[in-house]
Amino acid sequence: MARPLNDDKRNAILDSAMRLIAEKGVGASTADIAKQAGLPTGSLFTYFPTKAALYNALYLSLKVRIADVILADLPDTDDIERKLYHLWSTWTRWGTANPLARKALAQLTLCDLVTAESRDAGMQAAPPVIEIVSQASARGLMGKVPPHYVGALVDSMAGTTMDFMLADPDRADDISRSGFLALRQMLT
Amino acid sequence: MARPLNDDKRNAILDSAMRLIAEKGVGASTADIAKQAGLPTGSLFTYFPTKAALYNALYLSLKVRIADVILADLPDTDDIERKLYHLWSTWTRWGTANPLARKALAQLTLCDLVTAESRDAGMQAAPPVIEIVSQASARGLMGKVPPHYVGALVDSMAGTTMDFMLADPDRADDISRSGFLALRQMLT
Amino acid sequence: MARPLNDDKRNAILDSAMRLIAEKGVGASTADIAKQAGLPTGSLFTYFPTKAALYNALYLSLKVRIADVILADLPDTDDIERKLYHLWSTWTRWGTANPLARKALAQLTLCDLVTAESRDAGMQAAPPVIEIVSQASARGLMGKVPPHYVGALVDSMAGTTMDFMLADPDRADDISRSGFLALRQMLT
Amino acid sequence: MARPLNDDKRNAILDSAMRLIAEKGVGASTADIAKQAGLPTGSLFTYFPTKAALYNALYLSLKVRIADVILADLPDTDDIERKLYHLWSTWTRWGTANPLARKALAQLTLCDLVTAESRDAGMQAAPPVIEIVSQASARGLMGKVPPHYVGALVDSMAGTTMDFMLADPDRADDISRSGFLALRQMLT
DNA sequence: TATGAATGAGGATTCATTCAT
DNA sequence: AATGAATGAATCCTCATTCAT
Repeated sequence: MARPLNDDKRNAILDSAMRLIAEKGVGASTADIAKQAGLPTGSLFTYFPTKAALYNALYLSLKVRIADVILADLPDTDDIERKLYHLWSTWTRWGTANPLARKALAQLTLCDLVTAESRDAGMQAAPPVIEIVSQASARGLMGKVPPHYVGALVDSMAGTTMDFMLADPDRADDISRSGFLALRQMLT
Repeated sequence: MARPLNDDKRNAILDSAMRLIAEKGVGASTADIAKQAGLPTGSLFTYFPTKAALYNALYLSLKVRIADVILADLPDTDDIERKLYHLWSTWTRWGTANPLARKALAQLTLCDLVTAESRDAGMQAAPPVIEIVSQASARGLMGKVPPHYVGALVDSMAGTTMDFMLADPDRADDISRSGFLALRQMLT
Repeated sequence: MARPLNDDKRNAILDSAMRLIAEKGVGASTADIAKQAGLPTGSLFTYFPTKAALYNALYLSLKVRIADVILADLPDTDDIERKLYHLWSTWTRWGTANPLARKALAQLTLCDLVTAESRDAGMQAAPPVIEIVSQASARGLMGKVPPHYVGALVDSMAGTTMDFMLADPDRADDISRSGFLALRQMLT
Repeated sequence: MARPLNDDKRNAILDSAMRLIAEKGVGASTADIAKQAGLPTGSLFTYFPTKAALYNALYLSLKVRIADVILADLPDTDDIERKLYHLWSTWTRWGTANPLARKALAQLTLCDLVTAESRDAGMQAAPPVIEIVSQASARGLMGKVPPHYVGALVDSMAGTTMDFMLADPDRADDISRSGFLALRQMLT
């Protein structure tokens, strides 16, 4: 019986890819990714058949990871604004704590090796988030706007906010709070 | 007394780079860029000393072009909301009319060949836009938030809106209008 | 467990480089060097990370090879003149038997890709030779002159002698003998 | 009537070529040579039809310059040793005063763009020098050795000596004197 | 004559992927 | 499965020389 693929190695590759893509963009070489993962060049291809497969897997794993973080510890309440606040603050805090993940995801989002299927699959992780946003905007003007578009607006606002937080860590909290104000105004 | 540098060729290179970057990302090859511009490989380098120089020049030219479009025909009025609306509608219409420019700029924004200097210089073109946004938000909650951050939020919202408009051209106008609602709510 | 680096290939590259440098100078192209070694372009770089690394390795290997040849079969005697003669005749004979090595070394010596470290390391091979020269000159006027300088003089005389031997193979032996006379006079 | 070629410009090109060849080797580019001479790229080719022509001209001019320096102020005397000493000290002093010329000449001597004709022509400048060397060696063991070979030996010894003088300027005079001792011993 | 843009083959080096070990 | 050498097309950039201005 063949030995099963080793999850640690697979994860090491994903992690290394994330780092290098964040640093150097999608042009990072498979050899470098493998080396930084502490593995030989060839091993990368026993875990991912092609570079594109690796990039797609990483894209998805980052998307899922973000959604998981946001939804964990979501307060079980009817107070939708509290939920929205939790979502926003967890999200933006996560972004500043994981700048490499954020940068890598930004690169992958623009990379044409990442297929439409992966992008769709990435969306699968988002519904609970979109749901919260929808609820928050239900009574406002945004209530009549397609939820995906509103979700995308929120996503891009979060991205911008995290970039500003990273650029000025001392005021990160202020910036996040300002972003929340903007978000609430927009949705209400 | 020798042949002068030819602006048409220079522009052809910039245009070709824009197209190929939009299509294939920043990994587009200088040889392809030159060929698509109808020039021999070497000529690219008589107009731009390095690929990085070309990318920086393109980044700047796109930034300036956008600002110019937005500010052209700006209504001369005290009605700040009218100004804001003009800004938004011109901007998003430009984006859908020039999808290659938009995509290329998105790629360049994430490309580390584009220097901090270029990004700063790109900001130089933005102030009038930021000024309008600031005026529009002066009386609202966003009035106390750093204008650059608010400007960046608006920028990212415009980007997202243009992407949605492009993805669904039949409803482009609706989407743009929804975006404006969101923008106005956020700023007011 | 993978294929080990192949010494034959490495040597083929060094040998090919030697030939081409001797023929065309240090401007010889890595592609040509690889091709003449019977290898694909890329393989050169699996054996030497850069052209400079190849040149440095070749420089050293030639330096060591010369010293080895000179010192092999050195008569084990107290007769210093016999030793000196052995040194000179082996050296000059080697030069005429290996004109490509000689020419390549001459080119590499002037090539700035060859680092000071390599030149120093090349010196490491020389001491036994210098030692013999020093002993031979101990009682003469050259006894008070820095051994490295005397060694360099001898080196350049050997080079010139080999060039003349190669240019006029019929009188090669005569020329070598004349050179030895000059050498002995100089040192004594 | 066409304007005559301008000697200043021609010399500026030769001078610039000397400098760049000394620094970077014979791979120096014609564009760089022209630029450093303060001239446009194309001008180099109005003064020299090809890069090879420039290199040959430079080679010859350096050869002639050295011979001129050596022979200038040659003491008019029958004392052959005094003449030899003058030759040696002028030569080696010139070398340390003109390191770029020396280095460039060393590079050109090994460069295959420099034709056999140029090398022969370079020899034309040497006879008076060889003559002095011949006279100095007439009564010694070197008297029976072909003068060109002896001349070449002396040339290479001078080269080595100048290199050591340049490497250790504080002891330049000592080194030159030691070289003269070696030379005299060898020839006598 | 003076100028410097134009040219495209050639240069060193990288890379995704394969496959011998 | 693990390893890392093997491959050769592709990458960015340079260059001697020409020629339009």
